[in-house]
Amino acid sequence: MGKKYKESCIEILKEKGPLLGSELRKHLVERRGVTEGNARAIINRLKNSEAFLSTDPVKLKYQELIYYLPFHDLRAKLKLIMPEHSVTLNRIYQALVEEDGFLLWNEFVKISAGVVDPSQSTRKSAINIFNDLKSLGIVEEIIHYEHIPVVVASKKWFPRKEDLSIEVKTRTKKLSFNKGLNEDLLKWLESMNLIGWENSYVRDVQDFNVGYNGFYFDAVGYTYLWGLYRTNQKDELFEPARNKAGSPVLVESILHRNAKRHDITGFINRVDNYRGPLKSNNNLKVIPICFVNTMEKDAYNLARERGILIMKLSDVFGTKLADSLQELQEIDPEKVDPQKLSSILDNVSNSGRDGDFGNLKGYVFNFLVASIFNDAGYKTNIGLHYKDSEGRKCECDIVYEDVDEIIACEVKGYDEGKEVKLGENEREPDSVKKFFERTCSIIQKVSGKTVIPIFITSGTFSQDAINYLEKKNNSKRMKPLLKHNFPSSIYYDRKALLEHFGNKRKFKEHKRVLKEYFKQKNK
DNA sequence: TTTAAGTGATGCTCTGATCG
DNA sequence: CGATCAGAGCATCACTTAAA
Repeated sequence: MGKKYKESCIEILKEKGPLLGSELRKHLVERRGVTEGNARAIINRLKNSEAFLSTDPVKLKYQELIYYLPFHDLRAKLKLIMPEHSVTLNRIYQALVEEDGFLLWNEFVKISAGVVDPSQSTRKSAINIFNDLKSLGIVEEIIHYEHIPVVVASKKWFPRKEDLSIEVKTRTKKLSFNKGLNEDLLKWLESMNLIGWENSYVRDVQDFNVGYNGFYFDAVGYTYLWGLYRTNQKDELFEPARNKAGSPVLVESILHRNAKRHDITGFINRVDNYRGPLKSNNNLKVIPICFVNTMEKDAYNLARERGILIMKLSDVFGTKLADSLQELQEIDPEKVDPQKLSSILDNVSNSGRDGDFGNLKGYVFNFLVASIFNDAGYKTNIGLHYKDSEGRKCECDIVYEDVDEIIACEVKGYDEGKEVKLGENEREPDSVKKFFERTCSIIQKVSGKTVIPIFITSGTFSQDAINYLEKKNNSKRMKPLLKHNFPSSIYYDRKALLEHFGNKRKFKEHKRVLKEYFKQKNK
């Protein structure tokens, strides 16, 4: 009779619970004396005729499916086989549990080690890994918070808190802060000649789908250390600057929290996968570097064992400064304490490394300006990302949002005397035009609210920029939007800031910071 | 880096049951 | 009796992992 194998299989599943393909096959061979190959075909056909359920298209290790009956609960089985049968799934599950049940998309692609740019690699993509997790009921549909995709564990696997938006916001904020730190760390590597000059870059929280050879890395650079580059010129005449191909330096950065084992294994996997498609190695060697603040013992041992260069923030910048950086991350932009800011800057300058911290100073200045807004009664956000319907993206330093209006503030923490340029067009970076014509139009489009643009610098504006700003400031459209106290103008330079501070006691620290840490460079 | 082995999918032939 | 069809058995494919 044709149905005999079907009955046997269902019987086996009833007795043993959900089984992997190999397990079910083994039982069927034992029970019915069929050959292994035949048993495979039998199971496959029964699966297609829907005699029982399977996890298809989700395959676990060895490309195996799990077969089960409608009344079975897959969770126990998945948990049981995870450690040995699906390292990727297991790693992500671990990460989800340890990171409060959610992962930002760029965290997800890091830990899953999935391909973010499928045109560059044929390995399994992050989207596919996500879809597998979804089919297994481990995660839910992707949720977007301020245009950043977030992977959320399903309630069955991880009982979730009511509102994630606040937690997502803090994590996003920390990660964009880290971007600045990463840039400083890369500069430090450059200063030691470990990586090449001007061809390294750091990824933004928004660039979650931009890969290096298809894979996401927090930062990428090239090293031109002797022995780690390839050149076509065999004789001694080659020019050092040209005709050299450097070895890639791939950077993993976990500064916003304790670095854990799944971070390291994810990184190892990405480095492995990246090397996989390289058919000819051309003498290039990958240099894996991991920036951490603190690290679990377990993760540390693994990284050491594998041979990953570990750079602790405190090793590079000293304990005192590393602690200050930690504090800076924890600052609530709605309640900024200027006292704390100046103490952080004190630590920076006492570390003897204040020259290395272009970004850090700028970041502190952002907070300082935020505290001026706080003082005027505004609860602000720092470093918000926007993306309009046309796909244009931008970041805004300080944002206050009301029911019908938004104050968008661009901040440049320049030293005294350094000029903010007007810029030829909206594409010119760090220019007045870019902010007023590009950033503000994106924010207006996204929010649909009236945008009040403010530009603040601790330096000065160039003359043509002042002309441009003055014209805007006096326009009929802008006049009624400005406030009596602050902001009463759409632009503040160093002088205007000091005027605003006046002799008020509450601005004592502000004045000190401005005078001490944003003074003219004596060259 | 290469090789071997394991997985599900697919396509082919053979067998036996059923139907007009 | 022949036609038809589902199931069984086998070989092979593409893909991946683990071992050599």
